[in-house]
Amino acid sequence: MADIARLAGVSVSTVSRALAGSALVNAETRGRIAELARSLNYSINIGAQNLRLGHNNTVAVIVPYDPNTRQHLSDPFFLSLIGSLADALTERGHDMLLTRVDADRLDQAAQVFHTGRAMGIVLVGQWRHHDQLNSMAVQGVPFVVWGAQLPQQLYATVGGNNLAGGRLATAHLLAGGARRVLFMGDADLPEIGQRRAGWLAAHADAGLVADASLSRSVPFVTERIQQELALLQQHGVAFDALFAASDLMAMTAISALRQRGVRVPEDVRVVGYDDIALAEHFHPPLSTVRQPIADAGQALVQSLLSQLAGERRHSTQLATALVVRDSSGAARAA
Amino acid sequence: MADIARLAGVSVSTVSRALAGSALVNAETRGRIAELARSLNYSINIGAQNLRLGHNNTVAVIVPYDPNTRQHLSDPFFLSLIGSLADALTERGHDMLLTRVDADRLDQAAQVFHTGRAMGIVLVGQWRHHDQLNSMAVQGVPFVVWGAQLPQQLYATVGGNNLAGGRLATAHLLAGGARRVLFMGDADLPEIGQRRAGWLAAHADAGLVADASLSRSVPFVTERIQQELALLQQHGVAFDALFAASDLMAMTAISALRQRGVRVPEDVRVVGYDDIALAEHFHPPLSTVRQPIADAGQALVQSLLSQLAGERRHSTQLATALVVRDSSGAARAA
DNA sequence: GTGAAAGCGCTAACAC
DNA sequence: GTGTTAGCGCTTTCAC
Repeated sequence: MADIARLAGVSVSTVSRALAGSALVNAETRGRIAELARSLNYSINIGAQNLRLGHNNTVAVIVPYDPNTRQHLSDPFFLSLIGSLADALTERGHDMLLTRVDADRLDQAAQVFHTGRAMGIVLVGQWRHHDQLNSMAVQGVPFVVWGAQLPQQLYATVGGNNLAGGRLATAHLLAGGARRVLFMGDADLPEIGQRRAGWLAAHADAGLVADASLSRSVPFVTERIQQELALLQQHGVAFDALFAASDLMAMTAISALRQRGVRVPEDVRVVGYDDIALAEHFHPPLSTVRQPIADAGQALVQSLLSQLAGERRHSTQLATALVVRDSSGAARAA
Repeated sequence: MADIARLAGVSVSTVSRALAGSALVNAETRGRIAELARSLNYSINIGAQNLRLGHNNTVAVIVPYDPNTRQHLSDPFFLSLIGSLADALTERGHDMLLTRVDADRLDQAAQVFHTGRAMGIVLVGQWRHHDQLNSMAVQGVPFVVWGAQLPQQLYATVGGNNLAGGRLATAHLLAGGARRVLFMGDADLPEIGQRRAGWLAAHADAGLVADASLSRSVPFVTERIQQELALLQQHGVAFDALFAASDLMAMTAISALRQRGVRVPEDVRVVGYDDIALAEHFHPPLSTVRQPIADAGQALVQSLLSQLAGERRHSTQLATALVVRDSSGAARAA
């Protein structure tokens, strides 16, 4: 900026004002300065500007990783959510900083705020550390989490209505005639736990009692899913339907079932969760509970910004809808 | 930092040194300062630090969007690549800034560098603007692009060997007995163009001539793919195999074919490209050309860092491998 | 071993 | 309309 000032024969303040488009500076001078800046390929140094202005328009999106499996970022649902956040943030002119953090040390996410790198945080998934999140909220860190609403929650969440989603999926399977609906998913995670609660509730709604041995806690790992299915068969646990906690899990399970000669939906009806893009093109096309991903990014950003604007923290549940395709046995006219 | 200095009864310089772990400062003082910082939940302001130090360890990952389709970030391959980059950057202690840019104005990507927000750039896909990229390189912007190697290229690329990949896929289909292999993909994009060149080359290798009317330029949009297939059938263009430029396209096409009563692989053998996670669990399991995604993130970061370390720009081609599954008609023993 | 002072690149009173 | 000056939060000579 000093260079430009020298070349333009004015002071740096004038350059600063000109580049900011201030009406105070002579239009002619402004034009000359703009021209000069362009030819020098100069842009204002945002770091210095932020320092001076005392703010920042970067939002950190933090994706926890499971320290046990050390899995890479690969679930299509979360990846899509990141895409959706990128779009929503870009739209509003915010920068997005993508960071990973150990899922057992969610509170480390606060660093990115304390160091002034980001004005606020979107945390993808609350994992098992409700307490750490609450203490971040007490510290005054501005953040929203994608996840479930929990009792005693001091922070804002945005998420689908998992209870309703689980209920919808299970009710659909029961209505189709299934009587032994397997639930598969890591119920320690709050979102999945609520889907499981929906599974229970749907049974109760129908005047049935869910067989607890049909609820299987399985992490999102291909091998574990195949293993689990093998185990069930080996122990002679029969089931005529499967409600999987994610589409990825449903697809992996269907593929594993097929390898064991089990037909979907003839032998086992399947419903997944998320409605990822490929669900529709899977074979059989996957019945699933849709999570509104595009809205999710918008809602998360909206929630964070309103919090930053001083409004009270406010959690949102997005509507979920059952999408019936062939995997749950709905015979469709050709 | 000034607060801490006051509370600790020392000067800011001492606090700065203590927090940096300098051996110059008394161990006892250092401990006291560290303790104080922790209790105040204080962390160094990275923006100010960067300003003073004159550097920055943020890498911008820029994903162009097609201004025509205005599609959101959703292709599983690119999403995975972003995940892979996030992992590779986190591993090396770099921050990742995720940004989007109009694919017709790739040169705008340079802004993030000129404004000092990022030390370097990873551009995902080179699209149609080789020229803009070259001029960025001339300007001295440090960046790598995920894409194809092109003649007269002044910048670094990392990408799969698309020619070899296309050749492999097509040769496999021809070897299986196919004689009319449809190529589907937007050949204007350099990577896809090279896959198409591989399609041609494989025909030549086999002493055949590819029918030019079997090369269809189709963008990555579900409706367009279905449309194209409808059009082909309407015009009575027959084909006994399909080489799709991406798995997403292959899956969408298979689903569309199935709706028209065409069986895969019995009537049409299909090979995709990318080997996304779901390819294996698709039905029929998708034969495809594997792009080494995890390596891709590493290689991109590696290339950028070596460039920043002053080494000469260096492009890399990652090996691609054919993965034969059922969609190309390989009968597999049970 | 510690402090005082200058300066990274910018903006915003406050003069004129 | 434009320049002078101070200061955002930090690091680092240079003194002592």
